[in-house]
Amino acid sequence: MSKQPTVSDIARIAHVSPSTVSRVLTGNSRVHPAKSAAVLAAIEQLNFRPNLTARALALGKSMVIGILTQSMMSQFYGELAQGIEEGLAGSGYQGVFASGHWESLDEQAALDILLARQVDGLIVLGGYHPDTDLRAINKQIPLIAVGRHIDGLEDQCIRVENASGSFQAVRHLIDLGHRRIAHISGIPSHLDARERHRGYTEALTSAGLAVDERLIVESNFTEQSGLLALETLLARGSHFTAIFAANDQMAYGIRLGLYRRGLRVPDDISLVGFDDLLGSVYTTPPLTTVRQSMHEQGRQAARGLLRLLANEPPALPSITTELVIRETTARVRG
Amino acid sequence: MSKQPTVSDIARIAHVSPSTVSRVLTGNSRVHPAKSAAVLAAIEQLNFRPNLTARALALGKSMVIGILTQSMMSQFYGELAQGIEEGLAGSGYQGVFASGHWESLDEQAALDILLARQVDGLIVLGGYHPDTDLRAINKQIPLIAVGRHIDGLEDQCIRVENASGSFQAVRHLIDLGHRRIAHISGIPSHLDARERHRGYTEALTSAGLAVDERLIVESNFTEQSGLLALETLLARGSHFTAIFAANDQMAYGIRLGLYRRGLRVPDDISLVGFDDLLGSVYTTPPLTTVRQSMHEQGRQAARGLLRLLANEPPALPSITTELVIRETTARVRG
DNA sequence: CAAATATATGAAATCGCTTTCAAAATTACG
DNA sequence: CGTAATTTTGAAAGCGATTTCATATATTTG
Repeated sequence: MSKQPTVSDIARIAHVSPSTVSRVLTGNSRVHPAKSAAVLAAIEQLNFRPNLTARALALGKSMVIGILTQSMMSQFYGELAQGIEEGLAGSGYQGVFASGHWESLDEQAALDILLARQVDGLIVLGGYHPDTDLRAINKQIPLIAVGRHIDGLEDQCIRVENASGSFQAVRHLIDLGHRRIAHISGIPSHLDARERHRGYTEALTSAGLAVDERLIVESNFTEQSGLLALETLLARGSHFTAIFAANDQMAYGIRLGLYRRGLRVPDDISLVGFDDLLGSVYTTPPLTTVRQSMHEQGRQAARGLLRLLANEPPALPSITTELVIRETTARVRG
Repeated sequence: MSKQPTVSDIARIAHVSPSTVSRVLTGNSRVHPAKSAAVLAAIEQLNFRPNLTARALALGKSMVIGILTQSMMSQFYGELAQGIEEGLAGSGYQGVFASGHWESLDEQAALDILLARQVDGLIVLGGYHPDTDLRAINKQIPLIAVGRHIDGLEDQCIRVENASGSFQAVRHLIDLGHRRIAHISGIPSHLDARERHRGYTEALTSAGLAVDERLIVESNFTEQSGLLALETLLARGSHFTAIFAANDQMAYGIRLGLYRRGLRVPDDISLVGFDDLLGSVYTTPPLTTVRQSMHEQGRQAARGLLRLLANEPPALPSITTELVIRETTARVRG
């Protein structure tokens, strides 16, 4: 349990001043090669590692960027996190996660901790935190939002082409001859959910099909809720041959519900999801879905934040969506 | 972009010294109610948040515990992370993740960053980092390992009853009349993989069944590898009626492979996994598997570390495993 | 009510690193 | 070879908290 060596320790060993040690550490200033070598040797010898906490205090920059997430558990956030990490790699910035668990209080607490730790930037993943607060925070430190919209900061929010994605998905079903297409939608307070819903109705109407409210069930993005929504749908007794779910997780739940009822996919019912989570390749059968790369969103969010930190415009690209046709959709039975 | 207020600022406003402000902040010392109130008012007024970086430096404690993980992406690590977070909740400690991506270099870099940030404790999730290093680190800061073994620090490693879990799984298959049971094993350098393999052979031999090496395929814990392993197995041409996979992810891959071949689960082939990931409830059909709660492991790791930090023995419980019978296993066809 | 004990407060040092500022050593140049 | 222009270096002052130590009140007590 011997104390960690400090700059002074290595300064003493290398017969230089702490200032010089710091100079070789940061490389901000020229220092005589001989002394530099001595310092490096001492660092090696004592296995010295500069205390980043102290450096952060001195510099007024922590070199950490805070990531306010809701859950570490879902695949969805996992892919996002991975993307952020990748986007940050090599920048010298480190990401620190704090979760809000979809609870206002926890979210506030998580945000407080992040701010108290003097993060240099913030990435907000979804959540309910009020726009006003986020705008205020943005005055202090740069901020990027993923999976949510913030009034007045639209160019700092990653935009996903949700509507066009679901339009394509539904269009695909229509092309396969489906006419009675159900939609299990997401939480309506969620912008993504509303946009996907819009894409669904637009695809129908543009094909001259009526939108039947009895084929639409509002749900909450979880597998469990997808299964429940299917039950609701079936209980209504309206006929349908395909289901478009607002995300993959709900599609998984729906898939299970159909299996339970003995309804075959895609023979009896076609199913389309949204997100293209990693697991969707391995469902039985593999899920047709709309890809919106979470990984890419994370990466772009990180890059955008890095630009903001360098006083450049965030220049966030719009995330495109793409229909990935796998095996849960088929031509409607004659 | 106005500067953040500091203790001095609120000291000035409250007409007290910085020392007093600090005292009300930490609550370590009595301070006159009136002044305390004034300080609190000033804090409120300026929306002051103490700088945790500065506090960490002064105290020599960062109140953060580092988590060295391999990937943020897989369900497996997600559940673990969630458990750790839960175990840490309310302790005042915050978890910071750094990923090694299953690459020695990255892992070393991640560890360096964590240590440089002066983490007060460390949780190591799997990985390849040499035991010697970890033992050295343990001299400086307390450490707990999950999903790996460290020679000489066995009571700081979470133990899972792998062998007994796979024994139960295979026993279950035997009870259903299966005699030709294949095993897709994990990376043999992985202790868990070896133990699960052992449980498999023990179950067979204890039932008087021979272990046929041609029914065993070594794989690497990913979905992809599971699918490949199944191909290998089928190519060998040995007959089998059930498969025991060393983890759920491989079971997913195997499930897909069977689907592709037109082999029905569980009618033609029974399938058992290991882990009981969240998603295993929603596979088609729901997967019979051995539960080893990752969430619980994370929680216990965090708790153990907290005890270590309080100079108590870690007292890590052994994680029990439990067979969860769902719908991928059935009596062998007569 | 004076003396003694307890309580509340501020000044100053400290944590480990960076950086400004000015002095010292080196190099350039007429 | 002397002086000016450069490059290196160290001393010292922060960064924003906490804490020790000593002083200034407040409370007891005989």
